[in-house]
Amino acid sequence: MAQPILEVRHLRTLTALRDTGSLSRAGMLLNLTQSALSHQLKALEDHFGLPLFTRKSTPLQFSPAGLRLLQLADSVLPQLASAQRDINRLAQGSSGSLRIAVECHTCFDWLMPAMDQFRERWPEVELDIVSGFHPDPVALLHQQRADMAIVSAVDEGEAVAIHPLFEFEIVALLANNHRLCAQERLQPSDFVDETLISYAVPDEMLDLVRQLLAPAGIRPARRTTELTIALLQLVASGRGIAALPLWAVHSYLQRGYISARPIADGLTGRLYATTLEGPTPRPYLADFVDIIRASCFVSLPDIRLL
Amino acid sequence: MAQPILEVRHLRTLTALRDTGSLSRAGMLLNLTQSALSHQLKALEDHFGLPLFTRKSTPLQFSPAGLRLLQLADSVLPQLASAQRDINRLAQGSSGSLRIAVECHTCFDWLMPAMDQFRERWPEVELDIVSGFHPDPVALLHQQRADMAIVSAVDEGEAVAIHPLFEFEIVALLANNHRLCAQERLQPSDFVDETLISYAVPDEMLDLVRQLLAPAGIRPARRTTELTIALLQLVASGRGIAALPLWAVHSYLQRGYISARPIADGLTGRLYATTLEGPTPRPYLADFVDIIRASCFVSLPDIRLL
DNA sequence: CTCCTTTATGAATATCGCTCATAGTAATCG
DNA sequence: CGATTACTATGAGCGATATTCATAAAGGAG
Repeated sequence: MAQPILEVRHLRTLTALRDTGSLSRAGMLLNLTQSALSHQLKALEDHFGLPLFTRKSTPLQFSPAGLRLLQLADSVLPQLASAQRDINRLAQGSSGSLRIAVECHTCFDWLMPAMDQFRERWPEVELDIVSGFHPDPVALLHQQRADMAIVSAVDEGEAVAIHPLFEFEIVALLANNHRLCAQERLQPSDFVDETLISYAVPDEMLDLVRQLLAPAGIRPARRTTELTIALLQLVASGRGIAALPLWAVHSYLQRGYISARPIADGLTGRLYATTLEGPTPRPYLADFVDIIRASCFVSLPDIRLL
Repeated sequence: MAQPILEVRHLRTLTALRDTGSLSRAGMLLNLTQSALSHQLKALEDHFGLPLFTRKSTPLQFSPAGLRLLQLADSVLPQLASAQRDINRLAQGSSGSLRIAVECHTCFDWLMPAMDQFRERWPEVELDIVSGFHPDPVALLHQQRADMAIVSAVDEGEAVAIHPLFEFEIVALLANNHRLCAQERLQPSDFVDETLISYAVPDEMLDLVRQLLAPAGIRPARRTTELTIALLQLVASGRGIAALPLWAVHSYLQRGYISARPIADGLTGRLYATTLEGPTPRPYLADFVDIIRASCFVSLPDIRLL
């Protein structure tokens, strides 16, 4: 009643605004432009005749009215989601399974929190990580051994649905006293006489090799390990160079444990979730993609949603 | 999350559907066409892949999924309304007053329940009925002695905002053994030798006189009283004819206390709420109009919303 | 069976939310 | 202090889609 201006979309915008701290970042989270949100909020403020938050200063400050609406959103949005899931359950009577195949080792950092959120929302869905190492996670989809594969590159023509997640910068990691630290950035040729420290995966699954070194015909020595912390220790002790996503090593860099340099004019890694495109598009799969995107965007520094 | 198909509008539709028992009546309540609701619900059902209610049979039956959504609506819509009102209060810091001037005596029947609902929602607004008899309630608006006037006709050119409420049939009321009961319907000429029993208001405020008798130059004897029940007693004891809204005497007719006949080819009364069109359109005024329309539509038989 | 009320459906319309392009505004830095 | 960068505001135009209109179909009541 009393003029039905308020819509679900407004509530979503407000929570995104709180989570991200700015209109433009909130827009990325919602897959909308900054302009859309600006218009949207202006309409609300015009309608109520008072400001919902103050734009100047990051993170922005909510006004009492804004806080009241946030409180509403925090109460309403979960109820809405919960009702939607109940209906979906009624519809396809079912539980189901979400077995996740991962190609990139660092992914566990963000996958765990996302899985926790998912478990809360879809308790009846059997949730698992397909264990062991798999050179081709997408193959697991077709073999019905996984329901979702997280990959960093997708072949055209694979008969799967692709859900882009996010992209990020991959940086070279050096010991603080490494001679290459003198350079502002590293070029492919700098890797010639170095040892490349990485996870135990085939060459072509490393973005650095696939995107830069292989095209340049450079094949540095490789040394592998399974744990991120072990990998960083090798780097710190001068055994070689590693290349990892910036977000994966952000905390180590801040503490000065090792040093980072951009590679070429910026090496960009991307991540995608892939699923079989079945006749019954199980709603919890799409939901999990949303959860990943949202939770990564707020917790991983410097990533850009795709 | 999980496809944001569900909107506030859908929840409103569902509650209206429950309150009215049919798509077409729900449409009237929401100021939408039956077609709109049909499309809207079909979209929902298509999306979820299951029916929300069964159309055959009145009143319609909700499915489990429909009931789940109704439960959601019952939880969410009040929260939404409450938040809106909180914001409005923050905006105009204020309480305010709603003094209602009434021209038509029968209006008290539905005004009281509507006022009760209003009091619950806007506890800080001072709510009153302007007491005493007022030949021109609209004048009270301009004199700042009332905030809303309920009238059955509005002069063009009055500088007030007009909020149409509903329309209804006015019927002639006769003693069960009255000679005119023999007729299927009453014509203006039938009133010539009769006594017209009514509330103590000027001729021109009675729809019967204004719309039919005065144009025909007929001025029957008048007898007045203040209470509806007293008026009906006079009719039942053969002292004359009355003309009242069908909804006002519905229960008496069902019990056979008196008889009713249509007048001419249907005498239609209409009711409007009028307010001053101020620079600050106080939101609780519009809300009260909504409350009136909704509560009357579900509680008064045979009325049509305007 | 017929009348009357209700619902369904497809096409046309109108609304309105979003994007695009661009300007304005702070804060940061050499 | 001008330059740069990041964020927000704004108006025009587009596109999606909710709604209406016109009409058919389907029950229920008498």
